[in-house]
Amino acid sequence: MPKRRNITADKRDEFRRRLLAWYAEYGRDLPWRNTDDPYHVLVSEIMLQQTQVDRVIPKYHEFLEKYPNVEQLADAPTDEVKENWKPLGYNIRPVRLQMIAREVQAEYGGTIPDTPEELQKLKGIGKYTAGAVSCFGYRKAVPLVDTNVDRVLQRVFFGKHASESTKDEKQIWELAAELVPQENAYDYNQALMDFGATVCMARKPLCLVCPMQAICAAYPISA
DNA sequence: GTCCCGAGGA
DNA sequence: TCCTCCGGAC
Repeated sequence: MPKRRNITADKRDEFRRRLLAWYAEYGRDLPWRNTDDPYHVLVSEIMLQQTQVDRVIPKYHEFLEKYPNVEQLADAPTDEVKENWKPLGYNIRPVRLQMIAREVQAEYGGTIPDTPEELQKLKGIGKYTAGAVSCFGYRKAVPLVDTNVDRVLQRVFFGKHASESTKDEKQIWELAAELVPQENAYDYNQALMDFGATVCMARKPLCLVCPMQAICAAYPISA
């Protein structure tokens, strides 16, 4: 028997409402990337895999200046692409990113796929990145779960702490799917990650000023 | 589960 | 020093 989660529609609505209200007032809403171009989103999301935003931003602009579109990235020498990736780390990522560009050229006529299912067929794009490109690059109302979203949902809905988080991945994705609004999924997903990064942090969450206090199953973690 | 990989903070 | 960071492949 699956464990009953007992999460009411009311709580989901309240969560969305509070999150978007918080985002409207405090969200960073960084216009640092051009989300009208899925290629730009793809590059940034690959860079963001296990790498902090602040460290990605300068490299992202530099990289796009050298490789402004899928075709030019696909045609570039791989060694040069790897060199231009430094010092971001996880250096298999530039190789895979270029392989993706080449496959998009060869198999998709130069257009990056817009659904998570198609995107995940490309090596280097997992469940999170597929959702991110689909949502942020094509404005699709799809769920996405990264380390921030995972932590926030675990805490608010399951009352767990970060250290016990990595399990129940399937449950979290299901919950994330239930929560995504059809209307402004872009803002919602952006808000959710930003909230996890700036309020509901892994180590010392700002429970004292958190807008989720009244509905969070883990409150208070810290005071 | 393990490895990849580097900067910054506690 | 250890932990974390808008993960993914094996």
